[in-house]
Amino acid sequence: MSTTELDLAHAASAFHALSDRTRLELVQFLMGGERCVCELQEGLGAAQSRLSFHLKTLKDAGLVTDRRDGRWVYYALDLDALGDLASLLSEVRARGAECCADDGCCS
Amino acid sequence: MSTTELDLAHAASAFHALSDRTRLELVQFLMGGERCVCELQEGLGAAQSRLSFHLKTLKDAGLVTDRRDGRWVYYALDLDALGDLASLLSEVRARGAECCADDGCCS
DNA sequence: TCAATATATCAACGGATGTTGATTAGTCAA
DNA sequence: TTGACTAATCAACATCCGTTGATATATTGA
Repeated sequence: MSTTELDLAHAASAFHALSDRTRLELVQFLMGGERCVCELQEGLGAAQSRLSFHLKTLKDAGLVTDRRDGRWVYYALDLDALGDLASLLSEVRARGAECCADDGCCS
Repeated sequence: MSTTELDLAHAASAFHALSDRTRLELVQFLMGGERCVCELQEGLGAAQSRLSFHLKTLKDAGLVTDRRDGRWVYYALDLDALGDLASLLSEVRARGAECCADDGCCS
Protein backbone atom coordinates (compact mmCIF):
# COMPACT_ATOMS: atom_id res chain seq x y z
CA MET A 1 0.00 0.00 0.00
CA SER A 2 1.47 3.36 -1.01
CA THR A 3 1.89 6.32 1.28
CA THR A 4 -0.95 8.06 -0.47
CA GLU A 5 -3.18 5.05 0.08
CA LEU A 6 -2.38 5.14 3.76
CA ASP A 7 -2.85 8.87 3.97
CA LEU A 8 -6.20 8.81 2.24
CA ALA A 9 -7.50 5.94 4.33
CA HIS A 10 -6.27 7.59 7.50
CA ALA A 11 -7.67 10.99 6.63
CA ALA A 12 -10.99 9.48 5.58
CA SER A 13 -11.32 7.73 8.91
CA ALA A 14 -10.49 10.91 10.84
CA PHE A 15 -13.00 12.93 8.84
CA HIS A 16 -15.57 10.20 9.33
CA ALA A 17 -15.09 10.47 13.07
CA LEU A 18 -15.91 14.19 12.81
CA SER A 19 -18.92 13.68 10.56
CA ASP A 20 -21.46 13.08 13.32
CA ARG A 21 -23.02 15.80 15.45
CA THR A 22 -22.85 13.80 18.67
CA ARG A 23 -19.12 13.32 18.18
CA LEU A 24 -18.64 17.00 17.35
CA GLU A 25 -20.38 17.83 20.61
CA LEU A 26 -17.98 15.51 22.38
CA VAL A 27 -15.05 17.31 20.76
CA GLN A 28 -16.52 20.63 21.90
CA PHE A 29 -16.72 19.39 25.47
CA LEU A 30 -13.19 18.03 25.34
CA MET A 31 -11.86 21.41 24.17
CA GLY A 32 -12.36 22.37 27.83
CA GLY A 33 -9.98 19.60 28.88
CA GLU A 34 -9.99 15.97 29.89
CA ARG A 35 -13.40 14.59 30.92
CA CYS A 36 -14.60 11.27 32.26
CA VAL A 37 -17.39 9.45 30.46
CA CYS A 38 -19.88 10.27 33.20
CA GLU A 39 -19.27 13.99 32.79
CA LEU A 40 -19.73 13.75 29.03
CA GLN A 41 -22.83 11.69 29.56
CA GLU A 42 -24.32 14.35 31.78
CA GLY A 43 -23.21 17.15 29.48
CA LEU A 44 -24.74 15.62 26.39
CA GLY A 45 -27.71 13.91 27.98
CA ALA A 46 -26.94 10.77 26.02
CA ALA A 47 -27.28 7.13 26.95
CA GLN A 48 -24.14 5.46 28.25
CA SER A 49 -23.78 2.88 25.47
CA ARG A 50 -24.28 5.57 22.90
CA LEU A 51 -21.48 7.67 24.37
CA SER A 52 -19.24 4.66 24.56
CA PHE A 53 -19.85 3.93 20.90
CA HIS A 54 -19.00 7.46 19.80
CA LEU A 55 -15.95 7.72 22.04
CA LYS A 56 -14.68 4.47 20.57
CA THR A 57 -15.15 5.88 17.08
CA LEU A 58 -13.15 8.99 17.99
CA LYS A 59 -10.49 6.91 19.68
CA ASP A 60 -10.15 4.46 16.78
CA ALA A 61 -9.67 7.43 14.48
CA GLY A 62 -6.90 8.66 16.76
CA LEU A 63 -8.62 11.93 17.64
CA VAL A 64 -8.90 11.29 21.36
CA THR A 65 -6.95 9.37 23.96
CA ASP A 66 -8.28 7.57 27.00
CA ARG A 67 -6.85 6.93 30.42
CA ARG A 68 -8.30 4.90 33.25
CA ASP A 69 -8.12 6.29 36.77
CA GLY A 70 -9.78 4.05 39.30
CA ARG A 71 -13.25 3.29 38.11
CA TRP A 72 -13.35 6.28 35.79
CA VAL A 73 -12.03 6.56 32.26
CA TYR A 74 -10.94 9.98 31.14
CA TYR A 75 -10.97 11.07 27.51
CA ALA A 76 -8.98 13.96 26.03
CA LEU A 77 -8.39 15.43 22.60
CA ASP A 78 -5.29 14.30 20.77
CA LEU A 79 -3.95 17.71 19.85
CA ASP A 80 -1.34 16.40 17.44
CA ALA A 81 -3.92 14.51 15.41
CA LEU A 82 -6.15 17.57 15.26
CA GLY A 83 -3.18 19.67 14.21
CA ASP A 84 -2.28 17.23 11.46
CA LEU A 85 -5.82 17.31 10.15
CA ALA A 86 -5.88 21.09 10.19
CA SER A 87 -2.57 21.18 8.34
CA LEU A 88 -3.86 18.78 5.73
CA LEU A 89 -6.84 21.01 5.00
CA SER A 90 -4.66 24.11 4.97
CA GLU A 91 -2.39 22.49 2.45
CA VAL A 92 -5.25 21.46 0.20
CA ARG A 93 -6.47 25.02 0.30
CA ALA A 94 -3.01 26.46 -0.30
CA ARG A 95 -2.30 24.19 -3.23
CA GLY A 96 -5.66 24.95 -4.76
CA ALA A 97 -5.00 28.66 -4.37
CA GLU A 98 -1.50 28.39 -5.77
CA CYS A 99 -2.84 26.77 -8.88
CA CYS A 100 -5.32 29.57 -9.50
CA ALA A 101 -2.88 32.42 -8.86
CA ASP A 102 -1.13 34.38 -11.63
CA ASP A 103 1.37 32.06 -13.31
CA GLY A 104 -0.43 29.14 -11.68
CA CYS A 105 -1.52 26.09 -13.58
CA CYS A 106 -4.98 27.56 -14.22
CA SER A 107 -3.71 30.65 -16.01
CA MET B 1 -32.18 26.38 15.72
CA SER B 2 -29.25 28.06 17.42
CA THR B 3 -26.06 29.19 15.73
CA THR B 4 -24.22 26.31 17.35
CA GLU B 5 -26.77 23.87 15.97
CA LEU B 6 -26.22 25.26 12.50
CA ASP B 7 -22.47 25.25 12.86
CA LEU B 8 -22.34 21.68 14.08
CA ALA B 9 -24.68 20.43 11.38
CA HIS B 10 -22.75 22.33 8.74
CA ALA B 11 -19.37 21.11 9.96
CA ALA B 12 -20.65 17.54 10.25
CA SER B 13 -21.84 17.60 6.66
CA ALA B 14 -18.52 19.00 5.43
CA PHE B 15 -16.56 16.37 7.34
CA HIS B 16 -18.90 13.71 6.04
CA ALA B 17 -18.13 14.83 2.51
CA LEU B 18 -14.44 14.29 3.25
CA SER B 19 -14.94 10.91 4.90
CA ASP B 20 -14.86 8.83 1.73
CA ARG B 21 -11.73 7.86 -0.15
CA THR B 22 -13.24 8.39 -3.60
CA ARG B 23 -14.18 11.93 -2.63
CA LEU B 24 -10.74 12.58 -1.17
CA GLU B 25 -9.25 11.46 -4.48
CA LEU B 26 -11.53 13.94 -6.22
CA VAL B 27 -10.31 16.68 -3.90
CA GLN B 28 -6.73 15.70 -4.71
CA PHE B 29 -7.42 16.00 -8.42
CA LEU B 30 -9.13 19.34 -7.99
CA MET B 31 -6.12 20.72 -6.10
CA GLY B 32 -4.61 20.91 -9.57
CA GLY B 33 -7.41 23.21 -10.69
CA GLU B 34 -10.85 23.07 -12.24
CA ARG B 35 -11.72 19.80 -13.98
CA CYS B 36 -14.68 18.57 -16.01
CA VAL B 37 -16.45 15.38 -14.99
CA CYS B 38 -14.99 13.47 -17.92
CA GLU B 39 -11.44 14.30 -16.85
CA LEU B 40 -12.16 13.20 -13.30
CA GLN B 41 -13.82 10.07 -14.59
CA GLU B 42 -10.73 9.19 -16.57
CA GLY B 43 -8.42 10.13 -13.73
CA LEU B 44 -10.20 7.96 -11.18
CA GLY B 45 -11.35 5.20 -13.47
CA ALA B 46 -14.78 5.35 -11.89
CA ALA B 47 -18.22 4.88 -13.41
CA GLN B 48 -20.01 8.03 -14.44
CA SER B 49 -22.96 7.75 -12.08
CA ARG B 50 -20.60 7.04 -9.22
CA LEU B 51 -18.62 10.21 -9.93
CA SER B 52 -21.79 12.20 -10.23
CA PHE B 53 -22.96 10.92 -6.86
CA HIS B 54 -19.73 11.88 -5.11
CA LEU B 55 -19.47 15.26 -6.81
CA LYS B 56 -22.99 16.02 -5.68
CA THR B 57 -22.08 15.09 -2.13
CA LEU B 58 -19.08 17.45 -2.22
CA LYS B 59 -21.17 20.18 -3.79
CA ASP B 60 -24.04 19.84 -1.31
CA ALA B 61 -21.49 20.15 1.48
CA GLY B 62 -20.23 23.37 -0.11
CA LEU B 63 -16.71 22.08 -0.71
CA VAL B 64 -16.78 22.37 -4.49
CA THR B 65 -18.50 24.57 -7.03
CA ASP B 66 -19.71 23.62 -10.48
CA ARG B 67 -19.99 25.57 -13.70
CA ARG B 68 -21.46 24.48 -17.00
CA ASP B 69 -19.64 25.37 -20.18
CA GLY B 70 -21.32 23.95 -23.23
CA ARG B 71 -21.88 20.30 -22.72
CA TRP B 72 -19.25 20.04 -20.03
CA VAL B 73 -19.60 20.75 -16.33
CA TYR B 74 -16.48 21.89 -14.53
CA TYR B 75 -15.91 21.33 -10.84
CA ALA B 76 -13.49 23.28 -8.65
CA LEU B 77 -12.57 23.38 -4.98
CA ASP B 78 -14.28 26.03 -2.89
CA LEU B 79 -11.17 27.46 -1.25
CA ASP B 80 -13.10 29.53 1.27
CA ALA B 81 -14.98 26.52 2.55
CA LEU B 82 -11.75 24.55 2.87
CA GLY B 83 -10.15 27.46 4.67
CA ASP B 84 -13.06 27.70 7.09
CA LEU B 85 -12.80 24.02 7.86
CA ALA B 86 -9.05 24.26 8.41
CA SER B 87 -9.60 27.23 10.73
CA LEU B 88 -12.21 25.34 12.69
CA LEU B 89 -9.81 22.48 13.33
CA SER B 90 -6.99 24.86 14.19
CA GLU B 91 -9.20 26.56 16.71
CA VAL B 92 -10.26 23.30 18.32
CA ARG B 93 -6.61 22.38 18.62
CA ALA B 94 -5.64 25.82 19.96
CA ARG B 95 -8.38 25.87 22.56
CA GLY B 96 -7.54 22.39 23.66
CA ALA B 97 -3.89 23.38 24.00
CA GLU B 98 -4.71 26.61 25.83
CA CYS B 99 -6.65 24.65 28.37
CA CYS B 100 -3.74 22.32 29.11
CA ALA B 101 -1.09 25.05 29.32
CA ASP B 102 0.24 26.51 32.59
CA ASP B 103 -2.56 28.51 34.19
CA GLY B 104 -5.00 26.77 31.84
CA CYS B 105 -8.17 25.14 33.04
CA CYS B 106 -6.49 21.77 33.41
CA SER B 107 -3.84 22.93 35.83
C1' DT C 1 -34.62 17.88 -36.58
C1' DC C 2 -31.70 14.00 -35.47
C1' DA C 3 -27.82 11.72 -33.59
C1' DA C 4 -24.06 11.98 -30.52
C1' DT C 5 -22.05 13.43 -26.31
C1' DA C 6 -21.84 14.89 -21.33
C1' DT C 7 -23.94 14.76 -17.12
C1' DA C 8 -27.68 14.04 -13.70
C1' DT C 9 -31.16 11.24 -11.70
C1' DC C 10 -33.42 7.05 -10.42
C1' DA C 11 -34.37 2.31 -8.54
C1' DA C 12 -32.60 -1.59 -6.44
C1' DC C 13 -29.39 -3.79 -3.78
C1' DG C 14 -25.94 -4.86 -0.08
C1' DG C 15 -23.25 -3.24 3.47
C1' DA C 16 -22.09 0.23 6.96
C1' DT C 17 -23.65 3.16 10.75
C1' DG C 18 -26.13 4.82 14.93
C1' DT C 19 -29.56 3.76 18.59
C1' DT C 20 -31.45 1.13 22.32
C1' DG C 21 -31.66 -2.04 26.05
C1' DA C 22 -29.35 -5.89 28.21
C1' DT C 23 -25.24 -8.03 29.64
C1' DT C 24 -20.38 -8.20 30.90
C1' DA C 25 -15.99 -6.58 32.88
C1' DG C 26 -13.29 -3.88 35.90
C1' DT C 27 -12.73 -1.17 40.24
C1' DC C 28 -13.63 0.29 44.74
C1' DA C 29 -15.62 0.49 49.52
C1' DA C 30 -17.78 -1.71 53.24
C1' DT D 1 -16.29 -11.19 49.45
C1' DT D 2 -20.17 -8.79 48.34
C1' DG D 3 -22.64 -4.93 46.46
C1' DA D 4 -22.45 -0.59 44.11
C1' DC D 5 -20.64 1.95 40.49
C1' DT D 6 -18.33 3.07 35.89
C1' DA D 7 -17.66 1.86 31.40
C1' DA D 8 -17.34 -1.49 27.40
C1' DT D 9 -19.53 -4.84 24.59
C1' DC D 10 -23.25 -7.20 22.39
C1' DA D 11 -27.56 -8.21 19.72
C1' DA D 12 -31.29 -6.45 17.28
C1' DC D 13 -33.20 -3.12 14.68
C1' DA D 14 -33.91 0.87 11.54
C1' DT D 15 -31.72 4.05 8.72
C1' DC D 16 -28.22 5.86 5.85
C1' DC D 17 -24.67 5.36 2.34
C1' DG D 18 -22.20 3.87 -1.85
C1' DT D 19 -22.45 1.07 -6.08
C1' DT D 20 -24.41 -0.38 -10.35
C1' DG D 21 -27.07 -0.30 -14.45
C1' DA D 22 -30.79 2.00 -16.73
C1' DT D 23 -33.06 6.14 -17.96
C1' DA D 24 -33.66 11.16 -18.42
C1' DT D 25 -31.96 15.82 -19.48
C1' DA D 26 -29.14 19.19 -21.73
C1' DT D 27 -26.15 20.75 -25.32
C1' DT D 28 -23.99 20.65 -29.65
C1' DG D 29 -22.99 19.60 -34.51
C1' DA D 30 -24.52 17.65 -38.77
